[in-house]
Amino acid sequence: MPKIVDHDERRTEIVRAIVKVIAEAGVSGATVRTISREGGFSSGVIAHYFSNKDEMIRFAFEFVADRVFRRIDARLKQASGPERVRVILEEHVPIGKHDDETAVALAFWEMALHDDALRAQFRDKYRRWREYLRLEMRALLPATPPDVLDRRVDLAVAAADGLLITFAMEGKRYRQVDRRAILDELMGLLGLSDRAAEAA
Amino acid sequence: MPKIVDHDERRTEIVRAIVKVIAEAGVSGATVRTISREGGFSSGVIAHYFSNKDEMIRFAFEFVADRVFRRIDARLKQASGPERVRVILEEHVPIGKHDDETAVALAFWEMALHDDALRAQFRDKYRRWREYLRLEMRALLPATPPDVLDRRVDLAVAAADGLLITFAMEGKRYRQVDRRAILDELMGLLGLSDRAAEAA
DNA sequence: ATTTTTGCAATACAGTTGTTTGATAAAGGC
DNA sequence: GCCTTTATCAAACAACTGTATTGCAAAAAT
Repeated sequence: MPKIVDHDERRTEIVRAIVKVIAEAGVSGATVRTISREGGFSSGVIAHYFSNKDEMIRFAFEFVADRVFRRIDARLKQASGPERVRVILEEHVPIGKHDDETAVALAFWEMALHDDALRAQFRDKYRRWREYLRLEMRALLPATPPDVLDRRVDLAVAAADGLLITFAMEGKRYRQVDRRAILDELMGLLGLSDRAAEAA
Repeated sequence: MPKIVDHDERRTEIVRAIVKVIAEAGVSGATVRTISREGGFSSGVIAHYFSNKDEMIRFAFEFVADRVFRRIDARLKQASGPERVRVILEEHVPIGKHDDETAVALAFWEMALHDDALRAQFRDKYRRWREYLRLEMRALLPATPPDVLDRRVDLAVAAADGLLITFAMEGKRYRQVDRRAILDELMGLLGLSDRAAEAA
């Protein structure tokens, strides 16, 4: 398919291969060759659409992170009350769907810790995530002091990240119902359960 | 220093170099050469004390994880009440000390997700961690049903792991007092603060 | 004092890495 | 229909990887 090729489309196609490889073999197994083999194209294609591997990795992380927000935005349109917080958390923590993204998240964290550009990406995404959560939690907890609310937002984010790790490592031990129960417990402790919201 | 050499001692010396390199350059920057240069010895030493790099990495993770428990055990000897839970959480989350271990934790998670032996290590350590927490939390929350307590233990572990990530990525934004305040809030929500314990 | 043993350095080795280059072919524009 | 553009492949490149090998010197053992 030479000439007319949608570059963005092709890039996301490559990203799909990257995600799959990282999910299966980790970041150390994600080489130019394994990725291109997974995608069914030669290694030259990657060189054609990305200036180098770092840019490719950055694009992949950006894409996956944005995809999470796109899912959240879509589901938020028809959600209300505490359910809105649950949507924000559920789309980050793997409960049934998008398991392959957890491997990407772990790789993202490890690499971002040692790469300024990736860390900037991390901060951008997490700032947005916190804004989502603070907005919804403020609506459910109108009487909570701002600083306390901020800490609870931080804890919600931390708990979600931590549960992602737990479920990734001990997937067999935590079935879907268990995962939801833990998320329920979290929301209850944060004062975001239906009953808690009514009481407040 | 040929002949009489304490092998365990020498191995931990190598581990120190590994931790330093991982903390500074990440797992991708931790090669046999960078590690041996950091440690001030030749690459032959590594081959002499470990059968291969995988075993070396495994030993390093094991060592660091055990070091955390050793710190916890030491501090638990002179701690009582909710403070005991705080000790268990504080020695995992970086608050001032042992910052270099956070990079090791992130590397551990990413690698363990794709390596059976490392994942077994992870499960061992986390099982022990959960036992510590469950014991202390049971004492503070005697009336809590077992399944609820289990979920709260899971959430405590998850929150600690997540906060580790938060503080690693946004170290500048979270000062020591902020980190302690968030940990306080967590313990409060879990019903483990001094007041909550008295009320229960 | 001589002989082992062993900790360590240095180097060699084969395989893999990200990247570059040259060739090929397909689809525009004119 | 010709010419330019470009998407793709295949191969080659130098650099780096983990590991194996060789040599040597220092300390026990006898």
